Amino acid sequence: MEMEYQEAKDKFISTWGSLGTLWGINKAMAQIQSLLFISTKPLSMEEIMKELKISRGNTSMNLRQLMDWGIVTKELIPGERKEFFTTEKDVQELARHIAKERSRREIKPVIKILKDVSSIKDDGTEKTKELIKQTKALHDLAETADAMMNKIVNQEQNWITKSLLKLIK
Amino acid sequence: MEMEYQEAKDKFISTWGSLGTLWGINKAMAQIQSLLFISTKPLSMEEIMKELKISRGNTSMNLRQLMDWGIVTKELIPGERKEFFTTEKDVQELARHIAKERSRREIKPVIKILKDVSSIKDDGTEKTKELIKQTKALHDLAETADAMMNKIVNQEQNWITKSLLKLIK
DNA sequence: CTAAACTTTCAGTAATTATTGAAAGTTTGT
DNA sequence: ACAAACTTTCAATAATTACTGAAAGTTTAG
Repeated sequence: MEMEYQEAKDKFISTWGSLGTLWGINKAMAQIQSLLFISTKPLSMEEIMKELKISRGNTSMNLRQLMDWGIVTKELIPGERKEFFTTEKDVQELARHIAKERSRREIKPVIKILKDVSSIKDDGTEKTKELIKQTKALHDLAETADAMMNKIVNQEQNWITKSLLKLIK
Repeated sequence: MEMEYQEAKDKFISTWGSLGTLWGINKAMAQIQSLLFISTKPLSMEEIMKELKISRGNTSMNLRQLMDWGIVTKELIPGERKEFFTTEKDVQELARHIAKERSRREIKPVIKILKDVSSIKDDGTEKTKELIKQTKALHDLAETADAMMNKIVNQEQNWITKSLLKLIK
């Protein structure tokens, strides 16, 4: 398949946008990030609005969320009154931020609840035993998965990823 | 904190249910799965509906989806006319199914598109070069992450998980 | 074959989530 | 201090997604 620049760009933005759900963010947020990710220079709110055909308010709110996630930053360009925005351009670094935030916002709280639930008093009934057993298993799995993800993604270089891959291939 | 069985059960089901989005399924689906996961016996549609206070139609549709995902199965109980349902009880096995399905349904198609986009003809312009470079980086990252996830989760025992954890600690 | 017991489908509706746009707020230059 | 240039907020609205329930479909027993 051969695509023109514009077609490829649109495809990338819409695909990455719809994938947003996979890493827990909404469409507009993901699309703004995509746009910045392939831009050769920082973009202003005006440019983002126009490019993605979304409102000023929407752009403002989603940019803020992206900054909260730590993957977009304000860039002040000397002589310009407007604010400009860039995203983390290094995929490894991007993955690190996303994994860290998801862990903090979603996974850790669930692990906490699993721990609480699996720690209820065993009253000897079969159903209580089952609840404890199953939530404990889930707790251990979630904790292991979370720890692995963070460790893997936190290496400065990706040497460990490469060596791990070899190990398990 | 000390909870009663019923409180702990409700908390588990609602927490796990709201976490559904994290692994790409909806609330009712996740709640049905949770209920089965801590049940000591197969449950009928009637029992699921009553327990979760959801309609017959909703229950039917979500059970089907869970079966499509391969994590819930029909259990025919001799002498009973009704159908009964159980979920995979082993967390390792559960994680395997979920990872496999997510990879197949969501990650693989995105990798394919990233590949297409990063393979457009380089017309020499800066913006085209940037699009190619960044989507290629994303493609490689996605492919590596997908491969790792599948490898890790596909081990019959979790010996490898344990040894990997040691390695990267 | 018929009826009872059960499951599935799907059009309508409800609930949730995202988006707009205009008013309010802020910052900067003169 | 004022006004221009810009950003943020948020109530109203739109779009999306999930849920209901009754009708249609299926299976089983007699």
